Amino acid sequence: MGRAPCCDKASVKRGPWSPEEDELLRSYVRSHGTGGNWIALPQKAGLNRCGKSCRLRWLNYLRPDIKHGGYTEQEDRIICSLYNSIGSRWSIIASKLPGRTDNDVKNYWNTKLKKKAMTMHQPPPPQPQPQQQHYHPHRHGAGGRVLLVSTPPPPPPALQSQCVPSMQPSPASAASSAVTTASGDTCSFATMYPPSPSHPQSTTFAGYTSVSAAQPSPLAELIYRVPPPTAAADCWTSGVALDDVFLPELIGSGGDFPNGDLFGGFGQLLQDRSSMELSACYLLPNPQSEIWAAADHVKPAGLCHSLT
DNA sequence: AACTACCTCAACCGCGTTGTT
DNA sequence: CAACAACGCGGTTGAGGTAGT
Repeated sequence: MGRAPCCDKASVKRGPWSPEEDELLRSYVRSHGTGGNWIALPQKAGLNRCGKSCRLRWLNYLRPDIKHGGYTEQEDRIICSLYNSIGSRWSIIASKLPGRTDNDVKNYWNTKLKKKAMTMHQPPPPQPQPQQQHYHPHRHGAGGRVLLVSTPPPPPPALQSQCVPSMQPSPASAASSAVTTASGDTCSFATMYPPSPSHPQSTTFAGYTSVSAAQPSPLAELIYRVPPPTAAADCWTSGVALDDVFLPELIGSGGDFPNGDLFGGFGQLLQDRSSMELSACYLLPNPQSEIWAAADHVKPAGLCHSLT
């Protein structure tokens, strides 16, 4: 038994909005505001529409500061950076793009940006990796959770990914990237990336946390296989770091993570996210400002301590 | 010109969260 | 504290537009 509908769908108009309806809604909101009650608004405004529909129309289309289309490369980078880090939190991503709505960003990602990223990433032919085991499932616990413990493969030189070339594998960091919790959970980073040229103060991590499947997700694969830095493929190496667009709000006014709980602020934000497969950390010079975009019930001691 | 396939994006749907009583 | 109402969000759908044949 589902929830009761918010309005009588049989008696309200649905589908595309007419210019007259737009004008009714626009003029009503301009003169009265939304009144904090979208359900009551259509009746007051003389609209035969569901309140949710009015809200959506206003927020996604009629609001005066809305921009449509014409995404800049900078906006692309922000979307990619944030998507890589927090996944499909479109409202959060859109909040970093003035004039953009979550619906617009979501559509843009789904129809254009994702394809752009994927087409620039052609999976390499499978090659034996005798020195490294890239995906090493560990099964533990009663639930049979599978963890992917990864070490970075040598980056395929021919690959390009528009979203991730700023992420450069660092073998030195990968060696110590795995951590194990007291309960046996394992969390490891696939790669650690040096600072981008435009953001020398920031370092980027990307990696995996526990997932419930034996194979990495396509996006994890995309992030995982990263081209080495080359001048030709450097179009995204100036990718916007999260500390520019995101971190201040995440860490809030306090900004300090307690010692030994480096990801407290971000973990709280993401704690309800149960199926995120891909994780990314953006590290600042001050280790206390590290953030960890991950979830899925992994609590490696120290690093991912406060995620769930 | 006609048809088909593909793409875009506005709108809908349902669920989780938050606020109110 | 429970029940309810409304909001907000993310996933999905489908109509309309465009490109290709």
